[in-house]
Amino acid sequence: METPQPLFSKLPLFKEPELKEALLKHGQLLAFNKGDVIVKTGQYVRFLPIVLKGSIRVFQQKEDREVSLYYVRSGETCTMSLAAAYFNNKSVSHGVVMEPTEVLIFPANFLTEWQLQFPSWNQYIITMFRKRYDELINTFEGVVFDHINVRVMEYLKRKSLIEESRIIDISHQTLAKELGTTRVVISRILKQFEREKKVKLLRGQIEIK
Amino acid sequence: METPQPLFSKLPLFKEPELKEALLKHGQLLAFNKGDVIVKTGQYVRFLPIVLKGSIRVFQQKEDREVSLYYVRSGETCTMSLAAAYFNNKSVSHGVVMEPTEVLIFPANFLTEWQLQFPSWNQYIITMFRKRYDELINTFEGVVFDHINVRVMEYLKRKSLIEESRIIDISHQTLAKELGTTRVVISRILKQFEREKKVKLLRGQIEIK
DNA sequence: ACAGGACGGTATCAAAAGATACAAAAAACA
DNA sequence: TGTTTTTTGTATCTTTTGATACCGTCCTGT
Repeated sequence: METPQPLFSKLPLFKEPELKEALLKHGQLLAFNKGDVIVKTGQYVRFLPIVLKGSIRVFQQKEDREVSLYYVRSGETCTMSLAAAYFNNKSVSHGVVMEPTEVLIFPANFLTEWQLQFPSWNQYIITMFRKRYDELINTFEGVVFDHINVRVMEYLKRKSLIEESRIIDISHQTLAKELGTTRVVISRILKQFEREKKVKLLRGQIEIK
Repeated sequence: METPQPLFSKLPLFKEPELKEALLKHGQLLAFNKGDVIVKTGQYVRFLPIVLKGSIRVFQQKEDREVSLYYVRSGETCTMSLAAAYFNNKSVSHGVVMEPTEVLIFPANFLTEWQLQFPSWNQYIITMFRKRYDELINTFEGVVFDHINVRVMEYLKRKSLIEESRIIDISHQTLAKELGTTRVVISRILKQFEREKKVKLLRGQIEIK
């Protein structure tokens, strides 16, 4: 591994030199492209990924439907993989790369070892879990209590905030797969929003008004 | 605190004597009765509970609808409270006692301190998180992809397995609140199941055939 | 320029879920 | 015992969501 310093600039949580050493020694830097599959539902998780650049979409699938759980971004790891690896369980989700992405992977069996050795590793794992946990509960609430139109609007508004733009680049199909429904439903709802002057629809884009 | 030994027999994960000492010193043993509210949505979480006996139902509420997230049982703690306390956020769920329950509570500000001091405390927190996380993802999948009748049957079968009985003691109303729907919907589905000879309905009980 | 694919609009139909209302039976309680 | 509450059954109606199908437009690669 050639570039240790830039690597850890993305991982400020890791304090102990020994932990950095262990990561460099047992880890491997991999580059993925859009569409590459990191983990499939039903697979055992032998390696844990830490994303350095880019993002991984973690989602669930049933027949031809999908729903996003979360995105793993720079500095983050995939809690679903974590949970699966701890239990030595199979993955319950898919992980697919969304853009050119660099990942540091390391063997899952170091998990418990590092957990006992390095406080900052612990801190990192717990931070990841509580972040995802919070997100998940939030989404869960929406799915249980809200109608899809509400969830669509909330999705758009959140996305708009994050990207600091009133225009969101997303197709109806992709939006459907984010929220766990079908394209026709999304198109119908968006058209209704447009009639109500809440959005303006363009090809591949949605403008919030 | 008078009975330290029986207390820690419920918490085999806690290894360090100093951790046990700290728990005894800063913790407080409380007894609750059915219906007592441990935490409300919107409240800040200042104390974390570890259940010693009994159980706490953690659920979300919107208007007159509810959905269960999980039950905190002997030896366990409430991850939702944990996540809230870490972030210094308000609780996003309710926690209500379901039966006579004994709880060890301690100030939330010891969380990070103990996390740095005691490996077994870390182990405990992470174990709790990944357990709940797994459960939550599972339930989430059901809510997104499955129709309620499927979820009802799965609930009944799981409950039947856990309680090692073909007869499940639950009212339609309670079942509705477990799954996040309404009583009428549950009654309708159960009646259909009965017509299909899948269950037998009794007052307050459902027998799986 | 052309073919094929992605994208979006829309109509029709069916199923699922929810809202509301009323009634009967059983249980709890006083 | 009489009253109240809980539990369940059921009918009706509406809304939401999903499934399917068809078409036109735009984009992309060759």
